[in-house]
Amino acid sequence: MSIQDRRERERARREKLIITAARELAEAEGWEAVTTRRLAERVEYSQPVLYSHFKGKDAIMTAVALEGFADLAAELRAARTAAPDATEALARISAAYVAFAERRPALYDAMFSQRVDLPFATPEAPAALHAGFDELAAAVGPHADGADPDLLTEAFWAALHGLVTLMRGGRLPRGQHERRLALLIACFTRGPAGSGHSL
Amino acid sequence: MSIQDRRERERARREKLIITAARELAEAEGWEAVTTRRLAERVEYSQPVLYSHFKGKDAIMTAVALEGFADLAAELRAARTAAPDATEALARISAAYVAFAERRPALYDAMFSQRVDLPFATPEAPAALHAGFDELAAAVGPHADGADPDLLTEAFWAALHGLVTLMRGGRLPRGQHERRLALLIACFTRGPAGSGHSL
DNA sequence: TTCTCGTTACTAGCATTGCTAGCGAAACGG
DNA sequence: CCGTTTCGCTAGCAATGCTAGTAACGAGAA
Repeated sequence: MSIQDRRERERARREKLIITAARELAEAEGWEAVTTRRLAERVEYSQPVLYSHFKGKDAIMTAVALEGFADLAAELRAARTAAPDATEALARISAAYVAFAERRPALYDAMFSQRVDLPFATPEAPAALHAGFDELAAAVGPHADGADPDLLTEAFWAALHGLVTLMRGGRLPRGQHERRLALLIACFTRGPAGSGHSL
Repeated sequence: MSIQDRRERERARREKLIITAARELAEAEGWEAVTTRRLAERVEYSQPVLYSHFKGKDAIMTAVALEGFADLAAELRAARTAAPDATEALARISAAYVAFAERRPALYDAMFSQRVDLPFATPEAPAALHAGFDELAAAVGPHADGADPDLLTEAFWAALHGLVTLMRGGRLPRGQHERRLALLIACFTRGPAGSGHSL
């Protein structure tokens, strides 16, 4: 069985190579530059090899997105756990989220702006997805103040996502970003139901 | 000059026809089904005619998006002006925004999820864009409570946008949408700086 | 009326895309 | 050492956005 094992190992290695190459190419020149031919050339295999690993180009992007969710979760965790208190935690995790999206726009696109068939809001969702959500939830939860923490996390996540995508598309002026983000956080840090904390 | 006039009129009419056909085709089958060939067939002209009106496919999508912004502004206005008070106005305009995006996903994509070269956050932005923003601002402003109203409007718009796009992409469970939206509004209706209104 | 000329829309084609069929070689099992 | 099976490649398909070159139409002059 050792031969089969080696083959599977090599195969897995090659699959990883494809995913990495796709991500790097996308981050360097955008997804529209990621064609199956260029990708194949980059991994030094022929085009059809890609299709023995992935069903199609979309599947490759999905795989890249999955890696991205893991990265994002890790960065969010680092930002959150480095904060001294709950208020600072929300501020830092928000900044980390925005920074991730700004620093790796192509990756963020694969994760969020792509019609990708991953189970998201279900228990079957990949672990990296849950990890990312849990990080946000851990930062948002302390400010829930009676409201449903998960629901509030979803709303906050959506707000961050909207901020990032609109800014990236030029729909929001970049200059005011810091103030806008602070304002958004201020809206959430007092909880949705009245007895507010102070700023 | 009347002949030239007629020609220009016919030309404008045809341009409108192209835009409408593109929108309808996109709304019926999605943008990936909108190819220049199918579009040309639909307007009963040959392919190159499209390029005598628009620089390329992207320009056609931009034109569709512009129409969309006008539509959205109108619907937002209707929702806002029908509300009895400021709190209700924000609730209704939010619902209208979400409803628009849900009812016309392809149009919404052209407006927001496309790399389109329109000036957005500048005075040169098309009137329809300003109109839409102004509607939101008129609904959000009364709840600013000391904060910069434009900035708060931008943040709220971003939140709505994030909610809509994440839900559409399956990233947020659809079942909780109403509660999530209400929660988001609750976060904004007390203004970002303390002396909160009641729910 | 007839000729000329500019406009206009079409036919045909290019390069590139994602994807697949079919072959040839290499490697494994006996 | 041979038969079989796996595997990756060459070549090609249909469809894409876009463009070059051409034929036809209509307006104005002779």
